[in-house]
Amino acid sequence: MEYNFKEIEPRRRSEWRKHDIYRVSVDPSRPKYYVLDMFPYPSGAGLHVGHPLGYIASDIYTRYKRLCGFNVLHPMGFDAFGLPAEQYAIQTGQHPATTTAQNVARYREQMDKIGFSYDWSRQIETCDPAYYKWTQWAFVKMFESWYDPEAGRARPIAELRALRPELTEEDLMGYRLAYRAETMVNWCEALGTVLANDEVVGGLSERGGHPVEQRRMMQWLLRVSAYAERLLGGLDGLEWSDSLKEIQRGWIGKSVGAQVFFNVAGGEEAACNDNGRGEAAGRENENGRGEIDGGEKLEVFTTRPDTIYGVTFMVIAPEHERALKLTTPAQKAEVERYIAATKKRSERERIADTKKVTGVFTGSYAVNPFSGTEIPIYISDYVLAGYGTGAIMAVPAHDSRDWAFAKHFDLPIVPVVEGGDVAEASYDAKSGQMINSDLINGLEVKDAIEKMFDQIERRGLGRRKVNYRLRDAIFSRQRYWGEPIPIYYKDGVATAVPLEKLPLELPAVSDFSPTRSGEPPLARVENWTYEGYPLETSTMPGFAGSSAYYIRYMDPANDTALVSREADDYWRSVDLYMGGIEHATGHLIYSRFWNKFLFDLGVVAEQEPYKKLVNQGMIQGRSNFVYRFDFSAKLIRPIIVKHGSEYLSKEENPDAVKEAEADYLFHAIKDAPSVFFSLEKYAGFKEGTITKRELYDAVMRIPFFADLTRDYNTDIEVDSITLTPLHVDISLVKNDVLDVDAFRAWRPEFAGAQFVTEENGKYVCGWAIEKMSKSMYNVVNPDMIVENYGADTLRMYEMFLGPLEQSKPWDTNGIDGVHKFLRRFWGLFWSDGGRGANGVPVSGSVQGGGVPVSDAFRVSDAEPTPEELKTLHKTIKKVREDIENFSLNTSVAAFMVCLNELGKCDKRAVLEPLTILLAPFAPHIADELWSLMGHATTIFDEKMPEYNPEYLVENSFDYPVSVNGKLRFKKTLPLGLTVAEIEAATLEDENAAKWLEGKAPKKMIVVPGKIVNIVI
RNA sequence: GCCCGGAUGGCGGAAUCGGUAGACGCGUUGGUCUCAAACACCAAUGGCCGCAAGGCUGUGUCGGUUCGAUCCCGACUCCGGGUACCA
Repeated sequence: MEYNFKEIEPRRRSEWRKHDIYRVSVDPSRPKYYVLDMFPYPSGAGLHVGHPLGYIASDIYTRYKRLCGFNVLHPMGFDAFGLPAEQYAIQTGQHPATTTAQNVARYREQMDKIGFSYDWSRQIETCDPAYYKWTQWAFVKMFESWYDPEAGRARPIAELRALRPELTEEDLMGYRLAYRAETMVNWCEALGTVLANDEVVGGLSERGGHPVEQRRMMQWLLRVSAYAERLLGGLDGLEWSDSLKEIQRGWIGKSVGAQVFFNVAGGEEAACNDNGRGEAAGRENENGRGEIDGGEKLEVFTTRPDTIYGVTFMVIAPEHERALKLTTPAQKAEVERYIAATKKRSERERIADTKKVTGVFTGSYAVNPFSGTEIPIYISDYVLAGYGTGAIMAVPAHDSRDWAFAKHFDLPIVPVVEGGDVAEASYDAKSGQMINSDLINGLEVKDAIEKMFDQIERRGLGRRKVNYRLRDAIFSRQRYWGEPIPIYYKDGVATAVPLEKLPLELPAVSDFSPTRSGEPPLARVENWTYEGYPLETSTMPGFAGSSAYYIRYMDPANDTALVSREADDYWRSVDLYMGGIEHATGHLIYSRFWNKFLFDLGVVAEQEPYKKLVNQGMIQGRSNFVYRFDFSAKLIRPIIVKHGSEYLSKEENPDAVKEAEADYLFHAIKDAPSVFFSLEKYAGFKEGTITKRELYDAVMRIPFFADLTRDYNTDIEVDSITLTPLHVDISLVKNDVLDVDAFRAWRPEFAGAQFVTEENGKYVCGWAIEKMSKSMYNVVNPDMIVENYGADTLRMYEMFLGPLEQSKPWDTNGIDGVHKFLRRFWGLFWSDGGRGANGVPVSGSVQGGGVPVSDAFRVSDAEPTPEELKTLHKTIKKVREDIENFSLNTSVAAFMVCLNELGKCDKRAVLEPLTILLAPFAPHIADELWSLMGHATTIFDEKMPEYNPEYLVENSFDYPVSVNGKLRFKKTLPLGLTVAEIEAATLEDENAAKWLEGKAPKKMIVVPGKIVNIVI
């Protein structure tokens, strides 16, 4: 009987459904285990082969844990609010709810086909009002809480009100964990919304790659920074990869230093009295006039107080609130010009030329509190307003950025730590002896830092302070398709919608674009009010719905609480969280924050939501593209660069390119065959060879092209010629060559297009290995694999591809090997070896789960041989260890080895445990065979076999014998010999005599059970 | 720039308390079956020399420690990820 997966798999799945075998409930009599997958955003492209990688691994682990006796919670849901659905809605007018529901249905169907063991009765969708009620509830709770640093936890705002009755509503906003403030935000014009820091990558929006600029706007924020220390400390106890923890530590960015106040001094020439801007005038300070809240002092943050004697100037950020106040009339015009110019520069431009030094002198001076020297105050955008105090004490001798600034403005550079030559470069290292530093001369840097901390505090110049890079999360999005923020404005005062009125449902609209005045779509909704007062019109960001979803799975239908005490006490937190590393600085920070807040409220029992976390790698796709352009201008010359790092010009004139002037080439992708273009005006080059690396370097030197190498999939303009990259569906490309006719049928709008990269009359596609996405037309759909090979093969093949954590391109080479394994395994159970085609008739006899069985099915009750038992138990040991370590590729290999060693074996005592062992990986075939073996209940109610070490005992060992470290021969000896016996036996061997050539060995190393080494 | 990780056959990858490098699979070659092809099965397969026995060489490069190094140490090259004026 053949292995007919097309019949077996649907049958098994319908059995599972019928008996509802994946439903779980609280059961204190059994140990619990919680396995969670990061839930997907249901995109229109459907599931691709990359999605299931993590799902399969976690499913294997879930089934394994279940077979080991755990009550395993393994739920799934959908992160259903989001930008793509809304963008699609703007284009088509289709309501996001409609498309989202369609996509969810499609995802469900695809997931079911792979045979996951989710308890679908717990499915959640973030856009469901019954779900987002609790997202809104948590937000209101945050709004009504403040962080008490003394207690180290969140407390109700009412307590603060009682504690400090003098605080106004406005003051309280400065304490609330969810608060509204005017801040600099990442504004994305193309998307019409603000974005959180983790949604901006290199100055472009993560979604869509649109430019992002800095803007000052009134926004809702979450005071994540209040939890910085706890978020940092909590990492220590987690079973996460070190790299992931490092990323989070870096993102939190703790630095220990001191805040120091510098007096602002007026020189004689600081004629600030003239215009009344007295703050900058030191004279006033001396006279004791006009003291407003330390206004004459400039506060800085430093981690290097030891270098304070080396401070030769100060720099404040252009956005610093006192930038203009510190400016003397003489400098006013210049300063204003500089500030205006900085404002105009986008984040991206600032990143692009960080090397360029810019700045302007304010005209005023500060006084070094230790040396008493007067030092100039500058404004420059290398100082960030958002970090520390927005002002620094500059130590050019020991900070490379200050050094560059000092060089540019010809400011003095005074070394205070022995080490480098400060004329050449700054000496940034934190070691060496202090010099030119009065109090601390001769001390080591470390001691000097400590002493200065003390001195600063003793003299009242400032105090120790810890700073974090982690910023508060901007929580408003000027979009429609998200959770409404449950806030209304009662006479202008932000007030929370009462908890019992939640959910505040998202109203239905028909127009999803921003209003003409740039307001979010909800501003267009009539009666978007609460008790007559206007409601907030922005909605929550994507991370809101995913922050506490794992809690909701524990008790998804609860209408009176986020989670019941009972459910939370039992399920507690996620034992295994599986997902991509791309969430390291977004979701995984916010979710931990959210959870800690709920912990402070007493809603959840655990401080950390995800105990163990495994990052599965990304399965990438290969995307193909051609460039469409107009030849008529004759400005562009296509050049194909071959794998072997030579290049060839494909035009008539092969001398067209010169090695040294490969500058104006565009490197489309890193891996060959790459596509380059050269301008006619750079023709006259001589033919030659150039390495890809050299070409790449050359291209990178030109900023214009450097950008393109990142975003090759945007239009390229070269001397007013526009090249448009067209991504090509994978099915239209064979061996890098585009099937033009098929392409034209597929994209009729480009029927007449000309393409670059023509070779022998064929259009050669460039390609890149990247994330699978609909827009790249490189999505490989798992349905096809399931159709052709079955779900079990897909599952095992994805695991077999390589280490789980590693990213790898999708490649179906090798899938046959895995499929063959399953067929052979199936064959063990049939008298015809599973061939079927050879004509074994199928009779009508029925066994087990009502499956028609061929007479050829047979499992014998004979006693297994010691070899068979050894193979079985070796495999049990290996597979169990591998699953625990998530080394699933090697466990698949172990199954193959097992089968190779067993050869033909039809003994129940071997096949039954082996089938259970395989069940987590290939649930359909395993459960089918289980049923065929006469069991009425599912294999997943069985116990995982345990290995018996007795079967693995060896009594002899094939010793590798090396001479001077080189393996020369092997000698089989019984185990249990003493070292002396092994030595003697080895030396007796004729091979030993040959290598010794009559000499006595100098030394012998014997490691019993491992190796023998003879040293001559 | 800084921080972290990595580099093993034609390919994906095994093996790291320092002890037989290349498990398993793919691919390739040869064979069996077949009228033929496909499937399936059997065998070989790091490179070099050799009819063979066998030898030499081999885990990015150079050096070190060791009886013995893919593994430890030092220097370097390349690749990947994180972060980027964070004071």
